[in-house]
Amino acid sequence: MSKSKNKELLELIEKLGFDIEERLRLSPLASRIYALLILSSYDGVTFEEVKETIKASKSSISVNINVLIQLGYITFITKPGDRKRYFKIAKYSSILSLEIYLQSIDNEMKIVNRINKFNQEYHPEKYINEKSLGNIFQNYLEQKEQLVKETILKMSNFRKLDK
Amino acid sequence: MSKSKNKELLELIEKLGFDIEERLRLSPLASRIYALLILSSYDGVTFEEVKETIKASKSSISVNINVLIQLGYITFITKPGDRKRYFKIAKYSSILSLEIYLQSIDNEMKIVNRINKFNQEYHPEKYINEKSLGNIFQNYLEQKEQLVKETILKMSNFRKLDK
DNA sequence: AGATTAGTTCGTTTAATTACGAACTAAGTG
DNA sequence: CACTTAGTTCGTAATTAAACGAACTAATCT
Repeated sequence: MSKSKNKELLELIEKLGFDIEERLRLSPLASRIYALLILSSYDGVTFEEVKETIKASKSSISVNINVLIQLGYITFITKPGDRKRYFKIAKYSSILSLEIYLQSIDNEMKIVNRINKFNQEYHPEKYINEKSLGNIFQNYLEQKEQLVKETILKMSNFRKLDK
Repeated sequence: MSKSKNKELLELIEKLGFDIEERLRLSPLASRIYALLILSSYDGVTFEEVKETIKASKSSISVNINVLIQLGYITFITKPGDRKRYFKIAKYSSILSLEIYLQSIDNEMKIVNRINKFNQEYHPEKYINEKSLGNIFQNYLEQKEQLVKETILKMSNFRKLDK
């Protein structure tokens, strides 16, 4: 691996890893591993290569790779006559992330509804004053939900073609 | 405060608090305080009331209220001849949250661009295969950015009228 | 001025995550 | 059948975040 590629790779793993940590609530190590696989080829990356690049202990790598597999973010392939596993991002990983996001939007919509009901009942003055603002926000959530649903659909359709 | 109101309030503080914790990355206590103020009247809530409702120590309440003030999520009013402060959500708190969210979308777009450049250069096969999927995602981010920007604008316009 | 109220500051404790290392298993190799 | 390879398991250590309590300040009240 060229020196400049490696430097760029490590820097991107930090940046992207942190982002994944925040967005998907994975441990720092799991996030870095996931980031590495996003930045790696289709051929997959071996356990040893992950360990070398991320510079963490065998046990931590093992645990975190298995978490990522369990959650469906990554998979691995094996090659005949080769005991190693070659890790790579799961085919549907981007759809998976969006589906999780969709759930969180639905959850937020439910909570916002309960807040509105509560304030309507117990703080009617506030509720009236905030009504328009609340409507704007509710509208925003609905449009966002719609956008995410459409994107999931588009991605699923694309995946079907790709075989 | 009626028994059923209080029960509902406490339950909503838990639910909403957890949501705020995740979305705004505030400490559990700060999130609960913020949740309480979202569910309280315009008149504001005293330090003591916060303490009673949230059931945490004076010092923790103090620290976390000040964090929320610093970040701009809450403010307080004072009443003549009354040393107490009455805490309430800041007028622009919902816009503020959206602005922070907008920044995180912009950040994600930058990272996605760098990932694409990296994979294009070092894993061309993967890049070509993922291109359409990448376009769908990039499109999604752009639309989401647009939606958030519009919502901020709508809210700001509404706020101007309200005086 | 002494006492009370409202809130702050700071050093410590608690609790939870995260990662580690050493010992282990299971499969393949010479 | 001993040996290496690939990865796992489990008890432990390190780090970090979060909350606490006691002592303090600054304003007001009597």
